[in-house]
Amino acid sequence: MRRIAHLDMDAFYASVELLRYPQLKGLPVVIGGGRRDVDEALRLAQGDRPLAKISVDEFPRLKDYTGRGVITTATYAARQFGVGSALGLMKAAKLCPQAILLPVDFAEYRKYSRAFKAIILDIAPLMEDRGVDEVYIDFTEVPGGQREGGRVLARLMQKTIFEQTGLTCSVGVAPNKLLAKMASEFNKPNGIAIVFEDDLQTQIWPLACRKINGIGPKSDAKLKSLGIETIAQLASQELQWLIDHFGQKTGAWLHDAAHGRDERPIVLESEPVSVSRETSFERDLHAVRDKAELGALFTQLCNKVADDLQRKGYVGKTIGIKLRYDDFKSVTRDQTLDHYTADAKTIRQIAGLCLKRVPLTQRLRLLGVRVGSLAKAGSPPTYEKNGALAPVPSAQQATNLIAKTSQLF
DNA sequence: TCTGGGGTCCTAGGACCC
DNA sequence: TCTGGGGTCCTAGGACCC
Repeated sequence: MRRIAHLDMDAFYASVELLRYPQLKGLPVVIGGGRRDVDEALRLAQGDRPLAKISVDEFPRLKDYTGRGVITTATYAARQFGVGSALGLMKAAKLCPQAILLPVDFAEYRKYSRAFKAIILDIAPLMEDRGVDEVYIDFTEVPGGQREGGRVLARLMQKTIFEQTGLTCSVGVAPNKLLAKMASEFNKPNGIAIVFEDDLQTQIWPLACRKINGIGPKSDAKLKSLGIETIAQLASQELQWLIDHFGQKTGAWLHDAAHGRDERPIVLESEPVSVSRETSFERDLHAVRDKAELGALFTQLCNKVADDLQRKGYVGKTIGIKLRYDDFKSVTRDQTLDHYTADAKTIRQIAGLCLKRVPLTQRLRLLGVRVGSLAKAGSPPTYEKNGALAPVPSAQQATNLIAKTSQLF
């Protein structure tokens, strides 16, 4: 019997921060995105003391900051006040002004991410990475993976992860990814939920459609407008009716999902499709009045993307930009080259051309640069029908190759 | 005082080729 | 000369997820 687990770390970033600052345990803490001022305030508060010596009163508080930013994660104590992921910091400050505000530290979270995944791989080899704090695991063939529907193995993973990292997680085990993902939410935090095919009507159907991974705010609103709130109501609709309202593909998927059907395999490895960098400005910028500032930021973004590509060993040939106006409307432009690149200057030049194709009278709040259509750097050069050499492995290798080819003539 | 940053996948129209 | 269908690539936008 196929048994798939979904394992989800509990309040991951916040929990990692609590390991560093145990004095904050039980207090409302929020982690806010990319704010230098918060970073700086915390560094000042710390000085050279051991982290555990900082008194609770010295930490930055939500109420002391104004400006942009959203909450990335909040501790369970903070969630009691109604603050959580994606909420604007200013709105959160109204709900819970005394909450402690910490800056995000991705490097630290990645360390713990690698650690818990290594522990899982040690126990079960078939794992799909779904980001820093989530994985799917195939229990089917793992020794003991079928015992109590997967509960025994899930408990072993929870226990080992907690012993070795101090972090808790929640696990759902079910016949497929769709149901496992829903199940992992049933007993959060530090919970386990086991779902069998026969539990569909009792455990899944009463849930709101929004609980299905893949039904977001838009689809949910559309379903509601059609009078469908629960998964049971969704399941009672005819396939053809769903196709008529949502299209062939989505309609069929909704029908399957409502009946708990999902054949997607566990994906062990995948190649990246694109690499991008973007930034929201501290204040809205104007293309003409703030030209110098904008230009410098633009170049920085291109440099970062080029650096990311080179570090990860990829080249790409579709270069694009994204910008967001002060009214939050976004536009994108991109251009595909006849060769692959990871060169900052090339990216900057093409991205610059993209920028010229977009209206720039309105103020901007965000600028981004993206490189897509990726290939592994150094993969064997292949000739495409237009005769261009692609992928070009690297600037240096390309130069060598051209030199070698010219000698032939 | 609204709304981060990094991704994936899908759709849809047009160009172009066979 | 007209009709046409399929396939792929490019581009823009949007939904969704972590």
